[in-house]
Amino acid sequence: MSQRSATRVTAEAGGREAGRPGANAVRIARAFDKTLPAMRFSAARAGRPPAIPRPSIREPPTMHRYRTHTCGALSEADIGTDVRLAGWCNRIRDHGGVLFIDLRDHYGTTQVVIDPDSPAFAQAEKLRSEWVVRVDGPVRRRPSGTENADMATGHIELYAAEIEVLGPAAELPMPVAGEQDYPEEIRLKYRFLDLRRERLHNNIILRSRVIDSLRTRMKGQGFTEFQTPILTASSPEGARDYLVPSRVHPGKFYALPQAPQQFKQLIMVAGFDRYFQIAPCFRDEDARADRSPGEFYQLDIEMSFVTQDDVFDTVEPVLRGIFEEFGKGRPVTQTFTRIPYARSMLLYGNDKPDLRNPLLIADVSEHFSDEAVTFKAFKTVIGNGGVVRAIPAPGAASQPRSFFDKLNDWARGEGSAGLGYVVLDADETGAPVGKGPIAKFIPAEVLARICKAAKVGPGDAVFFAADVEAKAARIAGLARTRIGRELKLVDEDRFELCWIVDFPMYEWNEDDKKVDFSHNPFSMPQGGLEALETQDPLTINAFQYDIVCNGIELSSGAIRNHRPDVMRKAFAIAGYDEAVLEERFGGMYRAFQYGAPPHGGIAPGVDRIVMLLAGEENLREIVLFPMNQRCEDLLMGAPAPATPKQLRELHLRSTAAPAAEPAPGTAPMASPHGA
RNA sequence: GGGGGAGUAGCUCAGUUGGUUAGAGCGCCGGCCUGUCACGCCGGAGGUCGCGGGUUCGAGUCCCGUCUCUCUCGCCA
Repeated sequence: MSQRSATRVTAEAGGREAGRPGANAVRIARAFDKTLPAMRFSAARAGRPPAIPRPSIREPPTMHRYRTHTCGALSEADIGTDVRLAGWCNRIRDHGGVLFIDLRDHYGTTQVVIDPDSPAFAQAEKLRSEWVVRVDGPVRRRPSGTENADMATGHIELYAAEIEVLGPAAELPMPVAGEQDYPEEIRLKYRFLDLRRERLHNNIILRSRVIDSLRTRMKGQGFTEFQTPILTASSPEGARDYLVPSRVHPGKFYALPQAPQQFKQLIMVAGFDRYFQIAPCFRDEDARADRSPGEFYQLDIEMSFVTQDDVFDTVEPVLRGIFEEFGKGRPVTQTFTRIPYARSMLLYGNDKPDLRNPLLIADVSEHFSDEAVTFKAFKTVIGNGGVVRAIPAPGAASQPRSFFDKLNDWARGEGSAGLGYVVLDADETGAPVGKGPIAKFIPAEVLARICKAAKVGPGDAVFFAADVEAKAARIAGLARTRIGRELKLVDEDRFELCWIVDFPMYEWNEDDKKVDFSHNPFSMPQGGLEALETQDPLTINAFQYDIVCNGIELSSGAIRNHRPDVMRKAFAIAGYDEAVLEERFGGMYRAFQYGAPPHGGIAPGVDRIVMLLAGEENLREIVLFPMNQRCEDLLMGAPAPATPKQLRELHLRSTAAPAAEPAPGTAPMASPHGA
């Protein structure tokens, strides 16, 4: 399609929009919206002083069809005026003679009161939870002693003179008012009800404000937001792709982008200098609590003519600012620590350390190799090339035996041989004395050195994980997390951010017996071409970095390899020749031959940032319309079978067995499209 | 694909060594109630105990299979 005809189609679409019935009402509503302050839902209960909107029109000459104020807007200043509210019946309290309705909308809640003198009384008695109504009447001061200090509008109430039902509601599968938990299946199927509930509603608003703030902060640093294609080419590396069959090209497929990685690098080659995007990413991988199935969003960033430090200096204030702005006063790391990957694996047992946990793992292999130590189990491990890692447990000497047994059982469940441990007491000189199953194998002099390495002393305990390095580090890391939590050493109410730097460029692939890229093949190796030509590949680090907050990996990034010659060498080391480079990354590889600037970037996960800020443990709590763990949209009924006609047009035939009848209660609701 | 947990009323849950008619709270329906704000009081309807099979005189309960939800490992450049 030509540029010109595309423009014309868009213009026509706009024309239809404007001429459509109801467009006038939309315009009126929009005009009215301008009188509504952008106010958070139930700001008072969210811990902030409520901003009471002051409508500019006190007594409109003609009343708006639906409302003159929002349900969070009225205050004592409005007493005596006639107003019109519209909203949902949140709670109804029927006292026979007098009846109260908490009328709720996005902005707040206002108590409506009706008594038998009102012409609306009969109508009011018919109302039920979640009916949408319009209520007219005078604003009254609540009788003395009946004010509600917990409500922003608690000093006034609306006396209902007239009630119009705008949208009746059937009996609810789950109530909106109240805090009770409901099963995921119901919550997802009736997401529109769940989203009315205060907590989720607030989370979604938080998400929107976080994204707004991210945009403002990025633009403030001179970045420009660009859109990149959704229908694109499959990327050979990384996760499984979502494929979209082409109608025009039989047997060919588009892929949804796992990230706009190659596009953002092409944008740098195109000379735009500073790119960002709140970018949708699609990966066909199984879900986790902190990993949405199918799709998620990244704050995708790329910059030209930068070093690693420049990227850090750019991203740090954005993330620190976001956590400070929305963190409800919780302290935020001011200068992000930079921890080399190898050091992180040693001290924290993983590459995403939770720095709120003060415990540090220590390598004590040399002390257990000491001739004076007679503990054969660890000596055998070390003899076979393994290591022993010590995890301190400060103050744990007073813990009951079950504390140690439980940790040991848990470690066995994690696939380790178990955790050795020593409980530390003091002799008369104050020197540490070991107790516990393996203490008798460790002479006092060696124990003193171990205590020094693990930074423990009398009154503490120390656990040991012995295995090949990777496994010992992993178990030690998990034990560190567990011990920190059980001994209540972790200060939950803070945001601890750090950079993990110096990731290895390559790793040994044991299955294929070859050297592989360990992260991103586009990353620049530290030392450049010279390092690739002279060093053992497994000792080369990349300009590859992660940012971690409270033990959650927020983002990966890198300074890119923009030199075709370096790229050819880097790929050759991993066993790929130039043809592979051409075939898999052709667009980008070609671009780099025509003057590519040095560039680098990063892509913090928006969903995870919002999750941390909202204090939620699950991404479904901060996404408007999430899918369940099996990647189904229970509200819209996706995925769904295609019609034979659709499949024919796409040149597809399914090999799947015909779908069984859906189980009772799981069938999607009738499609609204016919309405 | 593997492992753990769960599945009893619309919802949250209880249900004893296998034993009479499977209960409670919330919600729903009806009645009473003029100042509540989780209003209160009285009454009522509502159940294939996820599904299938087995053991037993008798199964919500024990066994086997299966489905679903959830957490997790694999996977996630």
